[in-house]
Amino acid sequence: MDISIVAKRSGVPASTLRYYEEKGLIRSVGRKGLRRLFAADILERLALIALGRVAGFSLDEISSILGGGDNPNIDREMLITKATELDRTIQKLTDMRDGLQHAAACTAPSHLECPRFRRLMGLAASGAIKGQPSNKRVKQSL
Amino acid sequence: MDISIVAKRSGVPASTLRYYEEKGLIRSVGRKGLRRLFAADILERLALIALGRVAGFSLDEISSILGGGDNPNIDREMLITKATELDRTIQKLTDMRDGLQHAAACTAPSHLECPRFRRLMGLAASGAIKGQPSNKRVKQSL
DNA sequence: ACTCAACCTAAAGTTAGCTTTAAGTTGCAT
DNA sequence: ATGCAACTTAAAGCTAACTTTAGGTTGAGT
Repeated sequence: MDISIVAKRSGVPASTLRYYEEKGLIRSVGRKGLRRLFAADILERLALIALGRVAGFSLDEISSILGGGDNPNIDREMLITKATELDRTIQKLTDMRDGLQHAAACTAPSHLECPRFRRLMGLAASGAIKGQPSNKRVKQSL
Repeated sequence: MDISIVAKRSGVPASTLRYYEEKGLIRSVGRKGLRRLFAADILERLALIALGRVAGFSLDEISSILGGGDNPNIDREMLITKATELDRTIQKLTDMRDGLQHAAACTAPSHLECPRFRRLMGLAASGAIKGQPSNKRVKQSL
């Protein structure tokens, strides 16, 4: 497949595909003149990459997870770790959402006088609800 | 208060305080020689800013929300909007978390053979679970 | 054969939110 | 009066994940 076909089918721009290849996330199987040719399974690979991105992995993490070969063989423990991490994020965002909803409905003359809003401020300021600090090294598999 | 005092009490680095002032997010009330002096209410302002950041607002958004004056007067409708946005993000992350948990427990020989995992891949690839900005955050560098 | 849209590469630019650096100034303790 | 830690500014640097640009090449349709 030509790069434009891959771009069209995957929704990933050609420039990004070239960038991913340069980073080692994907590979092309040959050239037709200068032009890259991709195998059909590139689409699956791109879907995996998209999944990883949505789950909160960096491209470098995804790269080490998927490895260079054809058989991804994803570490299950890492999935658990990521799920747990996501869970923490969800809790925080939920707190935040509830706090915002309350603040919107609150009858206090100013938000600064609403105890709940103030509590939220305090939490944010103290870093207690600061998002996922995931910088965990993902194990190099394969 | 001296900038170092504000930094210590708020947890916000002096460099960031200067940056915030430059952006118009906060103001100092005067100078002692070259050195900035901050009023006591700066701490409350910083807490509000922290709250906004955690809620997923950009600094520019926070700036226009809080305004230049002393009385924040936060728009309640905007809080609702943001809460709704957060809610969508939460839904997506929840789907993601459940999918990851399943994939971790799944007995299929390869993840690529697990229908649920594949569904997740498809969703991610189609952009159906691409998050709004609040999901996005990077702190800690180096 | 000729045209040209689509491809190619390398490098620079983008965005956000800061941090770091370099060079200079100064309040305060001794 | 002196030393120096802590402040000051402007500008450059950093990270991630791309995108854009500039200049060059080419496969394929007419």
